[in-house]
Amino acid sequence: MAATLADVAKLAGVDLSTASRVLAGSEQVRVRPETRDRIHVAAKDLGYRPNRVAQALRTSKSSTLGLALPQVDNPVFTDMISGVETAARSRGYSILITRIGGASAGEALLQMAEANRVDGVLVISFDSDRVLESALGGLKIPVVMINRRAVKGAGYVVHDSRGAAYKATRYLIEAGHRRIIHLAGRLDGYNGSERHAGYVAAHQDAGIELDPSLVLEVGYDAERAAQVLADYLKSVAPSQMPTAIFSATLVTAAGAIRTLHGLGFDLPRDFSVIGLNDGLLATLLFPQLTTVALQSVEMGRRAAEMIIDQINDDLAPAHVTLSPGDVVVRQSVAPPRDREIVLQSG
Amino acid sequence: MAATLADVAKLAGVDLSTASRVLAGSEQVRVRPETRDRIHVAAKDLGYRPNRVAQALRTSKSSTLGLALPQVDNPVFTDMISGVETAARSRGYSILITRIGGASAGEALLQMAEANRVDGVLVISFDSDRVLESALGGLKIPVVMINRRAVKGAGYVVHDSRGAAYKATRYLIEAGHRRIIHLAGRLDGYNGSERHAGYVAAHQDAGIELDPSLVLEVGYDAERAAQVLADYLKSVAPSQMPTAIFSATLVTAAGAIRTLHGLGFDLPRDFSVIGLNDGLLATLLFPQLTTVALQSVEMGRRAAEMIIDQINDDLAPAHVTLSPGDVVVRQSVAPPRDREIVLQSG
DNA sequence: TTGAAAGCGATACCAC
DNA sequence: GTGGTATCGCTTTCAA
Repeated sequence: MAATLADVAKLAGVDLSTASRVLAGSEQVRVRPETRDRIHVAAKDLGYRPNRVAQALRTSKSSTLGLALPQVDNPVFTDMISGVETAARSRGYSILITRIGGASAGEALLQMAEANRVDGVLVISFDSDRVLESALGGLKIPVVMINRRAVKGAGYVVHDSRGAAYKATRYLIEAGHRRIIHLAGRLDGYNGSERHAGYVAAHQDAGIELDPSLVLEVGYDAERAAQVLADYLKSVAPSQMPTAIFSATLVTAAGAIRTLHGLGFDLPRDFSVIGLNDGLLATLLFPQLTTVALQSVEMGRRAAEMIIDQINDDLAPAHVTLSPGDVVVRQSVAPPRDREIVLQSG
Repeated sequence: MAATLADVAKLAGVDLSTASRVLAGSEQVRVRPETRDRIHVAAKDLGYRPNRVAQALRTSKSSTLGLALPQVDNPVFTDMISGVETAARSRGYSILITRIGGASAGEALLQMAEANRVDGVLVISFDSDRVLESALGGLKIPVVMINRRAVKGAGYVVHDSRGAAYKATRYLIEAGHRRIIHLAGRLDGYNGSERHAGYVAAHQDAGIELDPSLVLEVGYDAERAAQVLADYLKSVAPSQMPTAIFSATLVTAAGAIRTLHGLGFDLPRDFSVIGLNDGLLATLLFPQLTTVALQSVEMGRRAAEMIIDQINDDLAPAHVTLSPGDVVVRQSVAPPRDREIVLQSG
């Protein structure tokens, strides 16, 4: 049905191989100008489009990137996906997407990677994941991790999570808060542990003693964060009641705000909340969320470019750390209500 | 590097064609059991995986679906994507994703479809889109539209938008509201016009006179909805102040709530809001949003299955309308504040 | 500067 | 039941 290279060659009165050179090759190939023209005209007339499948078979290059991620309904992930999509397309690559849920992660990856369908694999995930690690270890094509440190040899792009967390925490401290809950991700992963470290460092630099019981490991899920926070607040003694929350992610901050409303707190008068990562969601919360912006779209872009460089130019895998943006000031942070406590500690 | 069919055949001591039959074919192919075993063992030993690219070239079937959509950061779209992914995977299909932004929509689609890369194209979009229509018209592979009516001949899966809108509007009316704003999508598209029709029908059935100035066409974007609503509320005469909003989508409802907070309204006491489509976001808003649930994940599933049926079994394109779910009652709807008005009209 | 021909890795038709 | 072989559409080396 569709015109093939042979059709073009025939119409142009040249050999198939000549047509291939002209159409695929750069402007550099030495061909008589009139021949070149005839071929281009023929191609245009027939509406010729190279069969990418045949090209891929012949060259072992599919110009396709695999994108593996655990879920597509997290606003931070969608930012990264946008970045990947943009960069990939501008360099002529397509994206084959696959969800890597728990146990089936390995098989899904192998399906993509071992069957010559993709030239490289980008992996977005929260923190560590053993299943994934072993599956990735066996691949013979480039792998770049997005938002987490890499398994041996793979490239990665991460946020300066510690720096971002430091900024966020310090912002609360400067607003006068002294008892600050940290809704942490997974403390055994890169982001979770680094963000916790930033939270700790900000306290230390301010000379504030840390209360380990203020760190709640809630993962990366709004529901779970909401639940764990609710349990904590119901159990804490009134005299020990914190005045602020630093949430490691956007969705857990959203979950926290929901819980605070549910318990009758008036925000931000009774409780201040700051999150990490900016986005539309932050403006839809009430009060609108003050956050430290992170370069999530850029993260996707950089990862895609890195892997394409590895594929095409055989560059070594790189390790990029993106610096945090500024604090985006909205309405979720206010000075603590009880001024006396503030003055005592400060 | 990777084992090919030829390797397997050699190891098993059979011809390549025999190995192909056994490995690819069903259990039905007539082969001596011991031969079959030898081949399977050899394949396992070598870690053989069929080269999907070669298969695609030979059979003109890539077992890949194209998924084209305007944006990936809308929670409703991500639900649909999830459904598509699940159904596709369970039937052995992969997903090539591409963003169709405005003018480049056509070329992106052709890239995917005309180069034999995908066996069919699923298109998610809000409402009509001329660029898209013409591009789709020329494709020689099946097309299924998700969330909107189809161009000629293509299948589609849509919500019963009118029924859903009717439910939502009636819920507000039953709560006592008489002046209800409708934040509409695009009134020239399927969803926009049908939802508007449901809003109108609910009023008529309740014997309430319609005020056309209450219909605000805001599209599908939170920012725009927030802005248009703000402009409207600032301009409306106090005596004409509506008491409730029926928003055609989840994100525009979220934008509306933000605006209402910004103008100092106390929700839901001063203003009730109901949306269409349920999801995590609805629970993160304050007050938590009352909505009519729509089957968005199911929509993706059905569309994927439909197109796979078209591809494999040559079934005719179907047209599916998904019925709305129930009203998910949360906290964003209350009786109107001014009882006198209610009693006058009711 | 252009043509001929060998594959890439699989499928499927046709013999035996 | 099993083997031989043409073929999918393209790239690329080697000759001419």
